[in-house]
Amino acid sequence: MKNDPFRASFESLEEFADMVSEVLHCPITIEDANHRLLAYSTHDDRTDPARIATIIGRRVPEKVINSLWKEGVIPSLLNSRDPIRVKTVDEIGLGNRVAVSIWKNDEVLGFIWALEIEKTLGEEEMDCLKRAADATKNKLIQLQNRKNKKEEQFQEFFWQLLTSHLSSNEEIINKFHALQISPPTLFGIAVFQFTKELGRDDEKHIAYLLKTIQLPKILLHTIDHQQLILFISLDGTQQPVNKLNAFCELFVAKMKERFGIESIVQGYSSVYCDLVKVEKAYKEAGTVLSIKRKFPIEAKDIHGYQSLGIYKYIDVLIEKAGTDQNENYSLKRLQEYDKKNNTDLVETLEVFLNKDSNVHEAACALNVHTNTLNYRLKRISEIGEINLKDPNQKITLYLDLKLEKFK
Amino acid sequence: MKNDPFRASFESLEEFADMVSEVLHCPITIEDANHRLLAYSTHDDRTDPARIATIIGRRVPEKVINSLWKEGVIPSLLNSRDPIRVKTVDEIGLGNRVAVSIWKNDEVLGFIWALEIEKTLGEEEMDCLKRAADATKNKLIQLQNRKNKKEEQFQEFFWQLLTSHLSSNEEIINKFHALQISPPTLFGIAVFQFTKELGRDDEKHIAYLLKTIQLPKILLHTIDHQQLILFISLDGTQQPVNKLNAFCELFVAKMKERFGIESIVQGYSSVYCDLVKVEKAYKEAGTVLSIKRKFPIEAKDIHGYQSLGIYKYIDVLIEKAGTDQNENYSLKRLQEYDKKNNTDLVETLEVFLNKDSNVHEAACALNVHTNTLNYRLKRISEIGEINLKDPNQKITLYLDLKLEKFK
DNA sequence: GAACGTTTTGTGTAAATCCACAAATAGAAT
DNA sequence: ATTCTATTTGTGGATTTACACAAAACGTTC
Repeated sequence: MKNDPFRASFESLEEFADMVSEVLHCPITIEDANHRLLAYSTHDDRTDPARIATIIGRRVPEKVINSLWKEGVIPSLLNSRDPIRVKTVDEIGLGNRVAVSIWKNDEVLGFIWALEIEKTLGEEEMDCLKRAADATKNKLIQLQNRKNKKEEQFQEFFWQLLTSHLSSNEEIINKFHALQISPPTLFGIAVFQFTKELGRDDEKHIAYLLKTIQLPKILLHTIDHQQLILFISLDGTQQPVNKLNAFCELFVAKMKERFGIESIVQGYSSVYCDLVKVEKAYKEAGTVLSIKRKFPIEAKDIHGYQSLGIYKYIDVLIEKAGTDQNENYSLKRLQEYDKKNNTDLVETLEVFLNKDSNVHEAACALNVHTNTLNYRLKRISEIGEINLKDPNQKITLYLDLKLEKFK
Repeated sequence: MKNDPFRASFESLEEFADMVSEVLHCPITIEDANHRLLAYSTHDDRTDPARIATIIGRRVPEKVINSLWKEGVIPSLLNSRDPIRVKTVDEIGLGNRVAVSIWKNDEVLGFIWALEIEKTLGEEEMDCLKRAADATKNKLIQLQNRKNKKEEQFQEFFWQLLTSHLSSNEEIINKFHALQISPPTLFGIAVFQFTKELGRDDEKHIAYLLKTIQLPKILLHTIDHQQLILFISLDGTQQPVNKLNAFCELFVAKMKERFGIESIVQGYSSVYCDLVKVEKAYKEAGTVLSIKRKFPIEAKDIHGYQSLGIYKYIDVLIEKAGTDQNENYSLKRLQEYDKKNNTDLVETLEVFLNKDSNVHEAACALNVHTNTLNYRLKRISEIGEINLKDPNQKITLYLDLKLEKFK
């Protein structure tokens, strides 16, 4: 075995990257397990767009990560200690390169990338890269320790926010600065409910995903039994609520796609500026989850506290309806008619209302001709003595229909 | 003065009617103050459709009464003790005739009608008719006294119903029969709130109107301070609620038109079969009135408990919204935008929702082009992050808009 | 099986909606 | 005054609605 150039100690990861670059005659990039840039070689100025974007953004761009997952590159790196060759993917500006993962026992700490510009690495050089990966291990462990300590501080701070332990806005902002996070001017809290207690592996998966999804920015996150709680900055977003919603759906989709974790129930709060309202926001997300538990079908596609809509009021409505015990006359009449004549007027009405009074859509949903639906609606308004152009009446019917389901 | 044939005493009003008929050589009809048939001559079989209908129905048909009011005939009869000539009104089958009112002091007790078929009454015969009217006075006073006693029994029974003094359905039905009213299988309670304490004159006006409006049937009525309370039978009506509503509006319109009594606030209950529920119905009508007091503009056109719609729930909603103190994010954003840019997005949204999402109507109401409204709606959904096709979101906005008005 | 009422589907038309695009207007910032 | 942006209004065209009327299908009753 020839002399190993990486045995020598080195001051910084940058220095080490340059050294590897010189030995292999190609640009080198070192990332942590979450694809954040740790170091890159500078002596060689040949590069490709993906690498430039990585260096500029201090992280691998999300679309590049997505592509590498789809191509199976990252799964392979997570499974094998040997270098892997990645072929050019033009759409994302990724040139030919070789990658190797950095291991500590059974855990991947990071990756080394070597760009194959103008030359291709031979077997010996691949082996050399593998040894380089081994040599960075200790350095990465140190980094991780430092990060873990910081992570603990984050955790503590987040729980202080969630329990309103910090009462003044100023105090909170100072703490943010102390942790070197710029405090958001607009934020939301999201909670994801898993089907089982979250273990160390899940935590890593989650952390990985949160780090690689680049927008919106997850400033803080923590895990509480079966729940993942996120503190999300929405600064600079045009439509914060929509953004938040899109993120939550994306997160759930990726968890399933990448790690096969299913049945995650999601809920997120209103959007706030006032940092004192973190606890309120946290409770709102909890409310969403609890309503989803009660009304799994109806609230299936509702994730945000904003969009809870009438369900926000449903408990008091149920209570009120219970004490007054007044049935809706129109519904009663329709139900009687349905029973007597074997028709589906009540169901028709409900679908029609669910579809926002759109005859076309409702007819499709019911698998009937639009004229049929129109005929039924005419009958409904006759029998139930309903004016289907009066929003107040329609809303009442909508509410009473929903209420009836949960009696 | 020549000998007065009406001085002689007579057994019954029928006998008297025949006598007058023979003297004047024309058919005679005698009515009470509420246009109920008291007697009619039978010796002369010439007649007209209006008279036939009156005799068949034991009362003057409603449309004939309406016509006589419009023509000013009834007002004149109520003002003057002299006979009045009425010209043919073909549409309602009314031939030429002469009428005179029957007086006791300053009060009209009834009317005598003489049909002018093939002949016209001369001055002397007109005078004769006037004397005939005077001669019926005592007979009518007796009738009235008997009726007053019955009226008192009705009053007592009605209040027993209103206060749930009678607890079993059977007991109530027996009482109905005892008072010679056939118990309704479907009924409602209506309450009319006047602006002042109701005096004897008002009572008479009301009684008159109730007796002359023929459908639906007012089985019982009573007056309580500023309120008129009605027990209305809805038997045999296809659309009881709509019928009830139409009646209430008609009553208020007629009170204004005929007696100049304005600002009546109306409220009516749900429709019930169970006679034990009269008190509940009475309370419902009261609830409508109290909500109209709180929301005079919004609930202006709502009279029925059924159609209260969301206002039925508004108190608990206000309470809930108060304790939670969560503003609607979308509305907040829109309000901010309105303030900043001097626009009317919130108002636009409200009108749009009030008009049941009908672009055309809403645009008219706002006095803008439909395209303008469409543009605004697009902006509204962008700025408020609202999906205007989601009924749940729209309902929430509607509710929150209404709630905001009463904070 | 004939007669009946109710429901469903098809046809046609005037009106309304949705959309994109262009022009005119108004207000604010520079 | 000019530029810029947001708003309002106009035009046109494909789609959808509302409504009326006719024909077909279905279930019930006799």
